[in-house]
Amino acid sequence: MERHREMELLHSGEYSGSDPGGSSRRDIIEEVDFFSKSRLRDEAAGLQPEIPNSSPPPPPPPGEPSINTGLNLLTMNSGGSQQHEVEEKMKNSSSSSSNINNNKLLALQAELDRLGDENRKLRSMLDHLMKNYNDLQNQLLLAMQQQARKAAEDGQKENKNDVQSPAPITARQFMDPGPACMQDTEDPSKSGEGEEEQSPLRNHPHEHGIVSLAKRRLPMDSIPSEQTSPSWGTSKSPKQVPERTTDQSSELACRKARVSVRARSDAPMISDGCQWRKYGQKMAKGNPCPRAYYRCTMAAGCSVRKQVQRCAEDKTILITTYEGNHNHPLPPAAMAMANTTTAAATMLLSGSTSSKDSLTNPTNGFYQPMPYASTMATLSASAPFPTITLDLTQPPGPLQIHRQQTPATPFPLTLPMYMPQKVPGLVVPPGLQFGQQQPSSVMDTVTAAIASDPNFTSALAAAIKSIISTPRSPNAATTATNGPSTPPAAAAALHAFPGSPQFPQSCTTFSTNTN
DNA sequence: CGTCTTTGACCAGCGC
DNA sequence: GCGCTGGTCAAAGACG
Repeated sequence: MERHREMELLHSGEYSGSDPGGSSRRDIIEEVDFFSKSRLRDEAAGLQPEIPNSSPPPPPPPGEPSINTGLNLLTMNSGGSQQHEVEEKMKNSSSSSSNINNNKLLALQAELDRLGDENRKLRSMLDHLMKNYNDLQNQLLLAMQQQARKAAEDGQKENKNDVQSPAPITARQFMDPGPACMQDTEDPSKSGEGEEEQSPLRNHPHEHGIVSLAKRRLPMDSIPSEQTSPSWGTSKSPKQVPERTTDQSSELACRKARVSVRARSDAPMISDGCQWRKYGQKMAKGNPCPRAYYRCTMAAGCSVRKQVQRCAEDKTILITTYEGNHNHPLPPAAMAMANTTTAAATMLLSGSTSSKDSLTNPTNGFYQPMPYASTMATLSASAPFPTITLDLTQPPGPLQIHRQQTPATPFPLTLPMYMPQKVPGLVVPPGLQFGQQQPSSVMDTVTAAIASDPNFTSALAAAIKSIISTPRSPNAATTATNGPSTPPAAAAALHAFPGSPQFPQSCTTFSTNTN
């Protein structure tokens, strides 16, 4: 597909090349308004070299870009003291300068004031949007809880045997990720097939593989997408189980998140430890290689499906896209890939809700905490199909966050990463270079890869800023989300960073937690 | 004979 | 409204 072609172009250009997508990293930073003050300060320092460097943050060395990609820079912008400091600096310097320089400084100061006011307005607007979003989310949550409680009471009256009434499960969709959603997803089929009533999953939620995280986006976008999304299982499901209502919507939400894994392999598909049955093959537009559709057959009614397609530009790259949730325990071989996709999906989606504790809170009965989740996920959490791409085709290096323009996946997130060789069930291409460390799991690998990368925070900040600052750009990736979906996306992106634009706090928290 | 794959048809969403 | 595209179904064939 075209997205894959773009991805390939991005990868081939090593992201810092001359291609429009690759060169956007620094440009994005420069065009963001939040940094304008520091830039102006640096410019002022350049005009007035006699100004003593008395400010706590040292200026960049000559020749260095004036952009501080470190996250401390953003913190400086969050307060008004810096502006005052700069103004005083300018005033002091202006007294000892010529009139020409004085005029320049005055102009700069005026511009600085204007930008400061603009930033304050934008910040207040963002805060307002965040507040509204939180309120709406809370209201929806409350409504769903009430509805679930009511339905649970009705269900107990009507059917006492049905201990797992769908109502509380539906409520749980909004409360915590993973098991509840998986149970929801399979409930319709269970009711239809009359089996797995005593599924061990309910007792062993940690054994789930690819977990449902998209449901956390349900309050935001599930309702409209329920009619518009061409997602798997939408068109045919009503025929199979016509009585699907809330469960169906939850399944849609669960399936929204897609985790794409790029790996070099000559095999028809990578061995991820699960059993798959091919149920279709199509020729996708823009790719001479057919796209194969697989369904998990390890358990009846398992909703996990995957698409396997070779990259159009590099036939050695196999692109496997996972979607859905396993409703059965996974073998260790499958757990490796499942954990990887889980981590990726968590990063992708967890930030779309304010209750990031639900991810890391052990009381939710879910998998291990993911400290980085709430900072990474929102980057690509955008309707209709948030997609995160785990790139296993590149050796470990500076972590890059790619935004590509594609209608299907407005904000795909590409994380070049490396896999430990001892990951069971994963076909490791011979040429793939691994890092020196050998974490105990793929999950740890992902975490370590992100945490150990010094450029991650800057890349993260750049990506967030690009998301925030480019909704009006016709060429931006947000083009696909123009309209109703853009505000939630922006809100989701900001939501992971309370008190935005104070991004560095969250990012710093991320870095420390993952170490 | 059962299971799996193949492949054409069907359906829904979306853009023009 | 129509055509394109993605996703799925199901009959037919292949295979062990």
